[in-house]
Amino acid sequence: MAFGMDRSPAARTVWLQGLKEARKACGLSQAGLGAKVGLPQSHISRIESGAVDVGLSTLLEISRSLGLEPIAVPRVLVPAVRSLMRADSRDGSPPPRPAYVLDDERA
Amino acid sequence: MAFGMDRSPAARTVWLQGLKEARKACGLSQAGLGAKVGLPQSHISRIESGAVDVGLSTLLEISRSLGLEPIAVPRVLVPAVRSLMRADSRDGSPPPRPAYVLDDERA
DNA sequence: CACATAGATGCGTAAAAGCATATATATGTT
DNA sequence: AACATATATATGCTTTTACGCATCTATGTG
Repeated sequence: MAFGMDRSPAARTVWLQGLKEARKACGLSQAGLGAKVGLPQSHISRIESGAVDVGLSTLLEISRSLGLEPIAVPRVLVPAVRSLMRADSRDGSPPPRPAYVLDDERA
Repeated sequence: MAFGMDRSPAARTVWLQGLKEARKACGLSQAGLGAKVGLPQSHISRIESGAVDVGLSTLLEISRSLGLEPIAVPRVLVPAVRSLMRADSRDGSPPPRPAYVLDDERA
C-alpha cells in the first residue's frame, strides 16, 4: 500500500530517546545542555518530548555537544556498528564522560 | 569566546552532500527520491543545496529510503566506524545498490 | 514556607514544508 | 541549424511549524 512514510513523533522517538539518555549520562539538565549549545531549555524540552521535529543543524549541535557524531551507516553495517558501540561501553569507563569541558568545547 | 555554535548551511553541507551522493548512487533523481518518501522534489532540492535546515523526520525518511541509517556514534568510535564503511565499499559490489525496490520499500 | 533546580506551556516570529511554475540540460526529428 | 519532447533541478508564493522569550508547574531541600 505504500503509505507515505511516517512523519509522526513516534518515528523519531527512538532517536530522541537516545539523545536524552546521552544528556543524562553527561549529567546535564535540559537547561545545561541548552546553555552548551546556545538553545533555550524550552526547545530542548519540546525536542526530547517529540513535540517538534528538530532540524538537522540543531540535531548536530546537540549530538556533538554530547560527544556523539551522527553518521549515515549503510543498513547492512548497522549491526556491526551497534556491536562496536556495545563493546566500547563495556571497557570500564563509567558513562562516556562528555569531556572535561573547556568552556566552549567546539567539537 | 564561545560563539554560539554554527547553525549555518555550511555546518550541515557535508551531511547533505553525503545524502546527495547516496541518492545518485541509487540512480535516483530528486523527483524519484521525493516520490519514494512522499516529498515534493522542490524540497529535496532545497535540502540538498543547504537552503533549508531539514527536520529529523524528513532526514530519517530520506536516509532510510537510500539504504542508510543515521546513528549517533561516540566520537572516539567514529574512525573505527568510518574504516568499517570504507572496507565494506571495497567488497566487489559496485555502488550499494539501494535494493531491488519493492514499490514502497519500508525499511 | 522560602528557595532552589528541572521540566513544561503560551505565544510571537522566522523559517521549513508544500504547491505551482520556471529554468536548465539533454535527446531526437525535420 | 531551429524546434519539439523529455527529464532534472531551481524559484516564487502560501501554509505550517520550529525556534526563542517569558512564564508556569512540578519536585525537591533547608
